[in-house]
Amino acid sequence: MDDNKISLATTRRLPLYYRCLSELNEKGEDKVSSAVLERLLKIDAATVRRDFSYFGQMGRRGYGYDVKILLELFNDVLKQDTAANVAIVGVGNLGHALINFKFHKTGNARIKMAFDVNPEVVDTIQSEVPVYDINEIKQRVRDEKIEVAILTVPNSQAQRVTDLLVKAGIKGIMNFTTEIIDVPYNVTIHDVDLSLELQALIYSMDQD
Amino acid sequence: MDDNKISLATTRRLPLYYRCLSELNEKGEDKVSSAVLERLLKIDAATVRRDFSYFGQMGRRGYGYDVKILLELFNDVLKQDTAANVAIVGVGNLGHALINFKFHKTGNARIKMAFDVNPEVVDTIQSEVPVYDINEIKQRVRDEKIEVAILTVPNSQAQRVTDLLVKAGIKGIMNFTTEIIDVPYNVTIHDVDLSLELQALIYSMDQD
DNA sequence: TAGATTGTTAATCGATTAACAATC
DNA sequence: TAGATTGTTAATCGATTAACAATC
Repeated sequence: MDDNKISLATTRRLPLYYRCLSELNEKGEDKVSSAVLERLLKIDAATVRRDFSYFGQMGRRGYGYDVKILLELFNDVLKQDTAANVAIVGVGNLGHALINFKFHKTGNARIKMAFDVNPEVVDTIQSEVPVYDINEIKQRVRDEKIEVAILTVPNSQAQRVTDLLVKAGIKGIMNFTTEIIDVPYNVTIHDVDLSLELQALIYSMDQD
Repeated sequence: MDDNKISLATTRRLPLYYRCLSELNEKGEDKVSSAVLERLLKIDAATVRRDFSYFGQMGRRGYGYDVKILLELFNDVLKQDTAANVAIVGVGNLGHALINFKFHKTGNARIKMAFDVNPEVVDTIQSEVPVYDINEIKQRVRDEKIEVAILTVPNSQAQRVTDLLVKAGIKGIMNFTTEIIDVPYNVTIHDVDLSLELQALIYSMDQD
């Protein structure tokens, strides 16, 4: 039971729980019920209880859950390992915006550096993040133990740059291009296709 | 059968098919099989066939699908209505990046205007997109028939600005904040939580 | 004790995919 | 005709949720 695989859907909700519990804790709330979390997070109370129960019996019947205990749990689960080191590859509009994005606020990620080909940004520091020439990927990634890359290069460069990243030892790529990129089995790709998301929204609006 | 509701998962794949078929068409390909699409898009061939079959019998047994016919179909399905008019609300780093994002390239969306409170950007034009004061939302949204808003304001402003948008008659909101915002039943929310996506990637990397 | 809420089972829903008859 | 590939059924998988006994 303890070793039961936690479902993908559940793991995606963990940061939401963590965020919400942090806020409750700051407001001085000691306890919270699955019914309240349903209202706050728009996640069915049964789903909340089921999710929590993956980690053991975290609550008390007739009372609810202790905010601090849950917070500690999720803190452990989510930050288990030291924060992941992340590099942004491609400092265009989107890349630049993501450099400024406060990923560390919720997550266990830290933007350590960025790469680009444009001599105007190479060897500058953007919002405390150093920008290096893309030729230095291999060396820098190894030296600073970067594990994750955020790929915000033009589509046409996506696969080529990905190959460089893989060779440098990157283990996960958040792909903002719309290319479908190939990687070895031991590298994880997570596609974030903003056009697709907008399209999906518009489509579901028309659906009524 | 014709009126069979198309599943959410399928509708989210439609833009991917459309994109891929466009590329095949440009390369001069006349036909394509579900097996080839599986390879190109990493979507199971059976899923591809099932998806296409929602629109009738689009293929020819023993041959495959005619690229041009499919392209026409998806063009119709996806752009059925005239392109949706979109406003970006909050011209910070991310908002600015999204102004420059080529949403029209795949989709049927057009960024028509942006809103902000900062006097430094209000009444300027950013990459051909006019930026207005947030007080003008109601009037501008109505006059220009804006239906969709991309919300890139600070978290603390998310609900307040959403209320303004709803009052102005917006029907869909792509929410880049991490707030869980409330809207009436007839307004569609689509959350895009970049921290969450990165977190999910890191989590799934550790999973081996 | 009475009331409240968990933890968990079982039903249900939605999506994927294997398999294969139909047929170009 | 023989070979290829669709269209569709049925099996399977994964996730949600209703329901309720357990119990604080």
